[in-house]
Amino acid sequence: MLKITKRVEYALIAIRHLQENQDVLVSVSDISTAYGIPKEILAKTLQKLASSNIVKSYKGPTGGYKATKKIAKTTLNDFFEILEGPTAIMDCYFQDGCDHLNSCNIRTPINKINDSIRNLFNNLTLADISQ
Amino acid sequence: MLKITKRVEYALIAIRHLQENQDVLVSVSDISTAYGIPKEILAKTLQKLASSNIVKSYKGPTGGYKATKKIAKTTLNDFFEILEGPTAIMDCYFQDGCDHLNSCNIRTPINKINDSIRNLFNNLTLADISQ
DNA sequence: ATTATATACGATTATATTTGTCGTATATAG
DNA sequence: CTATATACGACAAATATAATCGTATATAAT
Ligand code: FES
Ligand code: FES
Repeated sequence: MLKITKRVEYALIAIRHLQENQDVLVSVSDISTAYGIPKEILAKTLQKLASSNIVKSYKGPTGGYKATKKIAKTTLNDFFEILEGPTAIMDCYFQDGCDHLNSCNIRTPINKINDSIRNLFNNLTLADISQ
Repeated sequence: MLKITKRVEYALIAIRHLQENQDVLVSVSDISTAYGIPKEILAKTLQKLASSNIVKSYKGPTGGYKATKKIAKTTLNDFFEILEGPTAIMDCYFQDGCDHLNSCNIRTPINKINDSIRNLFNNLTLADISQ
């Protein structure tokens, strides 16, 4: 439990690779072959990051991706939520209803744990974890 | 991603129920029917907690479980690890080898994120999240 | 002693989630 | 015009989680 997904893992790899190669445009294939990541998944992952301006995309031959200045300022929470949606250890944290309709006795603990995690991730940037 | 399991959820419910009924022995069936939790799963979950002395078990008819004083002092990290094993957002945090044999460029970030989470969970007790 | 009821524990099945693949459309450099 | 790149949705495979089943053991009550 409490695992990150491959998508997040691949996104981290890609971002770090782009940061280390800021002078050139890097294609999905480049990263895919360099790290042994399935091309299509990596493509879709980078598309999500591009739509949030974490990276910039360029179409056509000689096209590819570039790192943006926004990366360093992005919090872990934003990064995770762009890729995987709301950060929540249980769905009830964001949903209206509770999973134990009649007699839920864990709302408080669940919320406290979740608040702690979100607070942690909101105060850590991608720059922080790269050093 | 970053979800807790039902086992942990059930364990939290059970622990809080036991704490609110410290004067009596509570059986698995009692908790199971009160919160709509599958009996066998709850049973095995409580067995794990019992073997770590988080709760105390009593066999035979009129038997059941009781909360122990250890609960309040138990950290979230210990609680999670009793039920689900090592807290790690990626398996490579504890394993010897790395998932990207040749060219891993995310060891540092993965470790930093994981250290942060473990630090958070090591400094939060079950008592902290219950208030 | 016998019975009923509780915990203890391993093996198996069902379900849900995650991961990966496939097919098609669009943009653009050469 | 063509080759190569991103963009995007639908589907299939693989994996992890959740739940069930079967059996053993302890013990209170009769
Ligand atoms: S189960 Fe989340 S609030 Fe009740
Ligand atoms: S993938 Fe975890 S250290 Fe390389």
